[in-house]
Amino acid sequence: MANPTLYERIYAVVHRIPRGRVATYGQIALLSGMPGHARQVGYALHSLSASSRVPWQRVVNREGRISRRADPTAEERQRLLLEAEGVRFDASGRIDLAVYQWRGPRLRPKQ
DNA sequence: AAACTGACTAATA
DNA sequence: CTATTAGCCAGTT
Repeated sequence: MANPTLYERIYAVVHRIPRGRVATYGQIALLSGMPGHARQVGYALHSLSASSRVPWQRVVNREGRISRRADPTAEERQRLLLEAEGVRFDASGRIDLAVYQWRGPRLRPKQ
């Protein structure tokens, strides 16, 4: 990575998501001081090593769904990790963000 | 240098 | 509900 500090800011925010809660990519971007750069959050998480202790599984997209990626098995792994933390998915594989989204400092007011 | 890619999101149609 | 478009910008070719 050409800019480690950028990723470290993202990782630091992700690390603050409590167990059993989730956050969105856009939310992480905002809290990392780079509003509107949700894609970069996904990119940063993608570059994590398997041995990393960053709770990457707690980041989902705005719909409360697990985002698609190259390796489809990772999607299932993420869901299992979240369910093990107590996060429930509905029949369509969606998380109720009104219940499980992490209310971090200065989250933009919903609705 | 230039084109391409992507673990995103919001706005339309 | 699905599909398309545009905005986004660090990495990779």
